[in-house]
Amino acid sequence: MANEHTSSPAPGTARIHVLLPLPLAGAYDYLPGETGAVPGDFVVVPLGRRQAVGIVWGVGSASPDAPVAEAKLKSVVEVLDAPPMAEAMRRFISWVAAYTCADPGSVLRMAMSVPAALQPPRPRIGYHLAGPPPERMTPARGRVIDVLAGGPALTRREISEAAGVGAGVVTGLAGAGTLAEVALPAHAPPAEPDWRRAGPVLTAEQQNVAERLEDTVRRGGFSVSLLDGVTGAGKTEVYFEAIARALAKGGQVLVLLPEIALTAQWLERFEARFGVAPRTWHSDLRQAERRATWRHIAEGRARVVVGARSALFLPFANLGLIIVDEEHDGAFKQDEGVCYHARDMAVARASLGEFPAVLVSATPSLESLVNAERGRYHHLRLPNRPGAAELPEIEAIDMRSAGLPAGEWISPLLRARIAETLAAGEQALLFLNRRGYAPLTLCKRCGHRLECPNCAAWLVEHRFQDRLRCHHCDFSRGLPEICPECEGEADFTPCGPGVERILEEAVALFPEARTEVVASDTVHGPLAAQAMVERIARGEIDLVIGTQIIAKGHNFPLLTCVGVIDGDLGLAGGDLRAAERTYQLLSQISGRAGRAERPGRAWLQTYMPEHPVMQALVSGDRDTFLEREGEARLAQGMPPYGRLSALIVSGPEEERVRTVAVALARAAPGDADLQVLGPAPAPLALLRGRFRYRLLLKASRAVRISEVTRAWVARVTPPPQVRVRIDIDPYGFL
DNA sequence: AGCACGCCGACT
DNA sequence: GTCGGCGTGCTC
Repeated sequence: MANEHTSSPAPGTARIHVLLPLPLAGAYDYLPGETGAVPGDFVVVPLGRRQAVGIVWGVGSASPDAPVAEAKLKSVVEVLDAPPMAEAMRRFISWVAAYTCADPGSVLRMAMSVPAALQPPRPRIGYHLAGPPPERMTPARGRVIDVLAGGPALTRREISEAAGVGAGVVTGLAGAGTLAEVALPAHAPPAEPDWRRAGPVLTAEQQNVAERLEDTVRRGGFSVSLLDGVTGAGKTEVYFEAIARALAKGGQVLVLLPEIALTAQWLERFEARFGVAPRTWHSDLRQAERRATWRHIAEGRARVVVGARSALFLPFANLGLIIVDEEHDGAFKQDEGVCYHARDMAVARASLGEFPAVLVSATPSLESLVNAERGRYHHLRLPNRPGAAELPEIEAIDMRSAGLPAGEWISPLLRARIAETLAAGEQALLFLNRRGYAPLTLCKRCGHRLECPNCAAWLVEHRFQDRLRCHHCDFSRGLPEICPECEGEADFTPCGPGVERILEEAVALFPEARTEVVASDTVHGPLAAQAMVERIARGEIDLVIGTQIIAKGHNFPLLTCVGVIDGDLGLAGGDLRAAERTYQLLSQISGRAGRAERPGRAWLQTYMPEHPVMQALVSGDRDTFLEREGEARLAQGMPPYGRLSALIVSGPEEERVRTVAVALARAAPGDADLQVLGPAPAPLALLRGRFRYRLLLKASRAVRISEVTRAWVARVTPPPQVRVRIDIDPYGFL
């Protein structure tokens, strides 16, 4: 082991500090030894009795005021053969850690999520035909031989996929001498998007906005633009011009999307514009792909990356532009582990890297609009759809007078509109943001509600799978034979609708229509999602019943009627952004209607048609609605005019958790411009077997909320098993 | 995150 | 008498 001599350092070598992807308070000091390691290098260092990979974070001690004793220092084992992490990226990681009150190592871990990418690449092994057919011939073996006949050598996976056989068949044929192994060349570097290709013809309005975006890229330096344009205004094509400009300058581009799963149409548009597909980054990537992409990004060879929020922590060598599409979307907020909002962190990343960021939405967040109003962001508007396409007309259906019997959810009015749509050979979409058959199942004898044993949540019946599932942990069970409460024989009744139940009702109403549910649990993976989107676009489905997964960025030319089953769903509960989010979601889902030449209509079933959200949707007067929403926030000192941080105290014993929460409340900072709310049981008072209490700190914008919150939490030492999590700028109520 | 150390229950 | 459960603490 290299350990022997590296742990006895040569005297006089200046120390460096290395950040490890571990939840430690800071970087550790090491001696560079003979390695010549410099800041940014990926290095292997001894740590206890093992070794770990980290990044040289700087020269000198990590804590110059109280440096760790010279005698404790160990030496760097080796510098890995990987591109060093760019300085802007290192500064970003430190900044995110400070802002989110997370350990820097935990943030670094997000940037080092692919350890295999730092190892030398494994040789790729291919197989080609090299001998006579095997003595024992089988149909599977025959298909493998057909696949390879006359073609180039392929990997085992490629062969097994193409031939529809298991990998073992390939190995077997190699053992029989029919196939032989050959070394394949390493993956070719990704093809470069061609920014010189002519873009689509833009309208004057689009052209004007595109030029302003291109200008910010051409000038360089930090700036934020808010691209605020109605659904179908061509925002994507416009920001593609900014991407082209950034590519021309030689930089890399990151496009963040809230859900990567259903973006096949986005990828097609990109390919149509730039000739090749961009690199994608999301949770469904295969290990080898993940590794290659990470490496190409670090080497600066992947020029455009489109990904979910985690892509923000990829180690770009030379990032020159970030686009955050659907910037208002709540999916950009991560509230587990390191809590961060990818949109806000993207702006910070652009600032540290001194390049432009572009935030894109048809329904921008109040945060971004206020920043635009204050002149911090360029506000670029696309208020019109080009050509003949009209924005859908939205009408409210007053459910108080719909007279629906219990157990039915589609009003006669909506039913008639769907019938007309289907009769005209067009498509309809019924939207309900609730998976499963029914959100609540109760015992008819005793009224007992079937609940998750680990969470304070009802079990949701999923009739397609014949199971009850918890939507907050991975618990699931079959329908019980006897009631767990009264022990009477099973007599359960579903309460309330989910998409599966709406499907049942729709099939009864429109038996001729081809009807399908599109939800995250009925569409498995990006490929299935793409196939589903294509089937809808081709008109192979007449009536789509979907959750919010269907709301994002798709163009369904035949879809002319959108029905919202329960427009009020998101408004329940005391969430700060309930109205804003409901507006955004319903506006987005309504925008699915009528994107081609056919005019679209959206129908909102609601029990409160007078609610400002419904009024705003029906009148199309977004600005007045947001103005009022802003006034209310201002009056309460809430974001974006004030600042929030949340503490979530959790542990397996409720009493201990409560005690810590109370202690935190007592230790709360007492400044005049701060206000502590709580503690109160969190909205999900029990999650995955842990009891949860919540405290909220409200402060004026001038307060350095991260520092104040960190100091506050440090005043209380929780007993074992109790954890205090900090969420700066909390969003939902988790 | 690992990987030790350490202090209490069921086995050879 | 030991093997092993995972609680607690440390890693430059």
